[in-house]
Amino acid sequence: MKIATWNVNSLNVRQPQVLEWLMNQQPDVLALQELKLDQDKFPIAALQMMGWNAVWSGQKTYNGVALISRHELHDVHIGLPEMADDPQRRVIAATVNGVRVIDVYCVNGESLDSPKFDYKRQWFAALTHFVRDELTRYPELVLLGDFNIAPTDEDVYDPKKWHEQIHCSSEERSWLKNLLDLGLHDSLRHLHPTGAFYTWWDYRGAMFEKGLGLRIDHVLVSANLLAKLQSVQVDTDTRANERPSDHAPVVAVFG
Amino acid sequence: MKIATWNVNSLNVRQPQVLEWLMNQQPDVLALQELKLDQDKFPIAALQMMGWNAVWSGQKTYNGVALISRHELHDVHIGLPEMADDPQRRVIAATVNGVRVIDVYCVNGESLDSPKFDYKRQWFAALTHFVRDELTRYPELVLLGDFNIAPTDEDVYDPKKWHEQIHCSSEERSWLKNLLDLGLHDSLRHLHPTGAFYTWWDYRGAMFEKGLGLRIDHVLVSANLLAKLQSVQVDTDTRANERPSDHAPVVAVFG
DNA sequence: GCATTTCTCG
DNA sequence: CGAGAAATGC
Repeated sequence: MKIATWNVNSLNVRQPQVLEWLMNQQPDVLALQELKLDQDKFPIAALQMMGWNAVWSGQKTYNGVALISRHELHDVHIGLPEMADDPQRRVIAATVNGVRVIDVYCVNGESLDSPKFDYKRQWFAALTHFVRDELTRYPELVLLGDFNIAPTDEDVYDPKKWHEQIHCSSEERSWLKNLLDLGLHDSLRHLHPTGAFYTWWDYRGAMFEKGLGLRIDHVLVSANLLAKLQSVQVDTDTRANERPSDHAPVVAVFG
Repeated sequence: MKIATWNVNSLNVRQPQVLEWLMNQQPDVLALQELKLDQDKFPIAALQMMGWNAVWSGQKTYNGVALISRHELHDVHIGLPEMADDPQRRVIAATVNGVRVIDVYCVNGESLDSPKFDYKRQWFAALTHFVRDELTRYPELVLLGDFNIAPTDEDVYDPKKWHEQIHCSSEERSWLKNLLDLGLHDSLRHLHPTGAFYTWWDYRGAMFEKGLGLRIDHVLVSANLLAKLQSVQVDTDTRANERPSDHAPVVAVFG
């Protein structure tokens, strides 16, 4: 089973790249973030024509998440129960081949002193409670997406510059640890305990060309699935596309 | 001698089309309007690389005019003497092979009751005085560009709809007549006394596809040049380009 | 830097 | 409708 996550930063712009990527990669599940399109603008026809199923939660301009699969998507759940009246579309979950897949576009937070950081704090608490609940029902579970948190300084191109900055603060890292403490594992670090595996590079300043990024997109898996984990890769090839997303896909394969 | 005028509605966007058009048409002079780029943003390097000379008066966002030629451009004059402190770049004149070429992007005016219509009135008076003065020195003179005036109802796709509207009012037509009364002649009507020869079609409502336009771009010539006039054409082929200007070039050939 | 919206202009 | 500016978000 191949499961991938990709923050596409506008599915309108990246649609051809996503279709081509699906053709080439043939994942069992692709989780997308930052669709930036309204619910009724999702290109479901083009996907179905190519034999893909999809569920999505769209929003105009901002956010938006989707799960795309060759298989059936069961028990679809949208949003966080504790943030029922939050208009931001950041969470979609579904069961594929018995595996619970939770796709998240976590709050960015802007900076530690921003009101958006408080929202990020609340949002991660609500996510943790939701995932804890899901784990009681689904032993095989994947929580994946854009977390907007770099777990350790090894996931940051310049840890001094980013010290206690957004994405890298100890408080944010504690939120990520809370998720792992539910019984989840960072699949990439399980197979690659050291080394740089960035998934995001700022468009500004040709950061990708310079190899300067952050690892903020993750595939977290329950112990049950960890046992079957075969490989995890960051597909930096997508950055060679003409109008690339600022994020690269992370692809995990399970036996 | 082949002399043409083309309102390009952003030279940034239309630059490749203009270069291709120059290659194919090989005019002696091409007069451009609505460059919509700042003085230091004019693509002089690309033009020189292809063997063209140019003089221009650029302005950010609005207006902007240029003269492009294979030949030398002498005695360049920018602006209207009576509107010396007008920041709008609408007039550039130069002498090519002994012919005085005055390129104008005349004021639109918006509507008869707009303050911009008063500006149009003043501006045409200042233009008339300038051209009168130029004619005293240059017997062979071409005044060409986007006049934003349709000379007669035959130059309008729906004269009833446009009756006494902007571009078509009797007052504006009197301003155009004032210019002709200086000793200029409407080259297109000289060779084609009747018939529709539109040069502009509103982007809105697929007006070009419906054949509904106005003739507001003109090539006016002194008697001396009229004697040598061989042909005048509107090059509607440019409208088949991918991102066309809303104006088509008008091309006049002199023997 | 890239994507998006809203605004102004023609 | 198509162009540019300015503002916002990441």
